[in-house]
Amino acid sequence: MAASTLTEVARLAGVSPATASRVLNGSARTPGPDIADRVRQAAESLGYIPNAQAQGLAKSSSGLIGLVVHDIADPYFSVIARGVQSAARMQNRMVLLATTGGAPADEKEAVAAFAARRADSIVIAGSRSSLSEDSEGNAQLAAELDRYCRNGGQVGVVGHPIVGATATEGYHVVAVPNRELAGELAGALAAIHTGAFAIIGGPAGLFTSDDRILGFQQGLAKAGRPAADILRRRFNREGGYEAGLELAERINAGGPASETGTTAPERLCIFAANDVMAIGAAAALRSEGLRIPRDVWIAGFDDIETLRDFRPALSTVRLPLEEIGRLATFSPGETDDDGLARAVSGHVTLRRSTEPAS
Amino acid sequence: MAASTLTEVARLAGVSPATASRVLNGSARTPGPDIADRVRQAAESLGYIPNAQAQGLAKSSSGLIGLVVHDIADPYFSVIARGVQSAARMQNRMVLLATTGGAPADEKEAVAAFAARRADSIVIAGSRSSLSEDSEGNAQLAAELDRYCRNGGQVGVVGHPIVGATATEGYHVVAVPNRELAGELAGALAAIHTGAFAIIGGPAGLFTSDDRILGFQQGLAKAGRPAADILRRRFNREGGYEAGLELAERINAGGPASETGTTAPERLCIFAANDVMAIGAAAALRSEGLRIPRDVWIAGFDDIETLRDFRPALSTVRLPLEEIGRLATFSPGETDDDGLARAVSGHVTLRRSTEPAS
DNA sequence: CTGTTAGCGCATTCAG
DNA sequence: CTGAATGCGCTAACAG
Repeated sequence: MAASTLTEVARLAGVSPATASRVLNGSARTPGPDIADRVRQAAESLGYIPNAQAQGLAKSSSGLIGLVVHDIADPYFSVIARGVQSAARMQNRMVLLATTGGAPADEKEAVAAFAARRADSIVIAGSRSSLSEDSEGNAQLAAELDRYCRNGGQVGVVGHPIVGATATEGYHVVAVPNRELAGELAGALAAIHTGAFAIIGGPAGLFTSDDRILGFQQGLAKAGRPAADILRRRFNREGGYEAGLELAERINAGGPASETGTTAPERLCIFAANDVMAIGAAAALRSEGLRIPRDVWIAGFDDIETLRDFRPALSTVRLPLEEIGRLATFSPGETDDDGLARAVSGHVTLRRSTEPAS
Repeated sequence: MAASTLTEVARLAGVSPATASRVLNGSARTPGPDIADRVRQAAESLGYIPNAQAQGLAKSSSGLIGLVVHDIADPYFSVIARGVQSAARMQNRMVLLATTGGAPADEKEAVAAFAARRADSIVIAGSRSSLSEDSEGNAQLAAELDRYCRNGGQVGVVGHPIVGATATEGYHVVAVPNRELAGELAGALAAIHTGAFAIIGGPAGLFTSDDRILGFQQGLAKAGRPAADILRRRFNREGGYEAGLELAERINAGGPASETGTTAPERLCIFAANDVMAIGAAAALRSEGLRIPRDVWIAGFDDIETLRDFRPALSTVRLPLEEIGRLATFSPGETDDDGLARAVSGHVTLRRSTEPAS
């Protein structure tokens, strides 16, 4: 008892399949008003649902948008996904989801799967890495994307270009000024903090993390401050927690370094390369008896909305994540140059976690 | 320059399309090892990617799983989505995402779209409502699902059956014992709290919310306590915030009700029907100068992982959300009776936000 | 074991 | 304005 087909509808309405097709789907203009009604009624009574696969085959276009994320349950990605979803809805298309955990090899798989399904555009939200162990995967990913674009696909990458991607047509990057914003944040903090800084980030080679770390260091340098120590852990809550434990130990041992000699230990200001790590670090610091902002400061990046009620409120950089998702969603016909390349900006947001008072 | 086809591969390898199909896709056994290699090389050199639409058309099955949620950025849904995604991966299929905001009419649309794409199973994660304004939408949704199941589709519904769904074959419900667990939570709280209770929940008619509220009241009754006041707002952070403001006002005005006469106001214990509302309420309470747990207690439901580092740690009921997502993902062949109907359980988790000490 | 034939359901040329 | 034919790319019965 399979779903009914266009042909059945046509037969019931006493017309040809072609005519039925014309009235039921967006052809130039619906044929004879009398006939049209008969067809529509037939469709209704049979509970006809067009077979999108067949339509896609015939038109070679699927109405699908592929979305690649590391982890859909990570609030960073889930908010971007909401943006993509909303863009998809406006274009009435549907989104296909793939999660990869960040491995380029898996991302290549995902892109291939999207290509197989003839998705007419792909959004890649996960940040790329330049680790040597990933270079082969990156190359394959780039090749796959290249081919996809050459076959007419649209690709929107969030944040950082794919390493080695050469496609021009249909390949777009939504630039996120991670470095600049991290620099601004560093400047803002340096203006109200006299002590040392430390940085918590993801593994070396993760672009998003590296950009933010670099930007922060540059901001520090511009403010005449020495470079901060960097702790690299996994780019998630657990990584933040581990780094937090380590820093707590250092602090409790009496200051960030012994270089300060016998001076009273200064309060440390920690910059975590994303909010989720910051929250993890904060949990670790507290578990070691340190209080924020009294004993230690901490700032994050992203301004994840789910975390806004966190206490003390987290200083961070607000990023328009949902907008980013929307902007990365290109529709088939688009030619990038609707103005300049699509870029977004963010906003340094200082809150309680880095507050001078007490 | 469209992607190359099976026919082209076959021609390049000097074989028939059928043979090429056999070696490249999972037929019984790959033909002659010599031939097989030639085909594989041809495919490789052409960068052949099978057209899933065509495959689907021919096999009438798509390898697609449809997932319906209210909002993919809500942590409750995004964790369920992760579970669905992981199940999909194991069965190597892909997930199609639809967000509906909870409107039954939109959910019906989503199901129809999935049916059009010939998704071989659908997971509906959003909670259903019995509001009269939704009854027509519910009926349509039920009808749509019915038809989908009759055509061989598998449906997994999280939490509460679809109102009016009659399909038996292929229609499954992953039961979540909301009422029982809320009752347990009430009991656990009643054992350590002597004051009044209040409940914050979603709009009347939202099953998940209603079940939890009812369960909590029953638990209270069983413990010999009077029924709690109920505040109904939107089932999200904002709704929680509004309710929190209202309760703060009552508390600051001197006790939950004037019935207590001139007795010193007792500390109120608030139960929010989900964690996200609880967090919103907590923010509101604090903004009105109340401290948790000193001045007021609060408990939630779900144990959202992103919120675990919230302070004070939130008492709640842990639900295995990712597992729920996995369990709701039925593959085409399945017959529900792999043991009993799939059910999950949760775990009352008391934390700092309802701690007696001080 | 391989090649040939015939659809899967639909959109879209072409005639009428 | 409508109907008849053709093909989208692939798989699955058949034949050879």
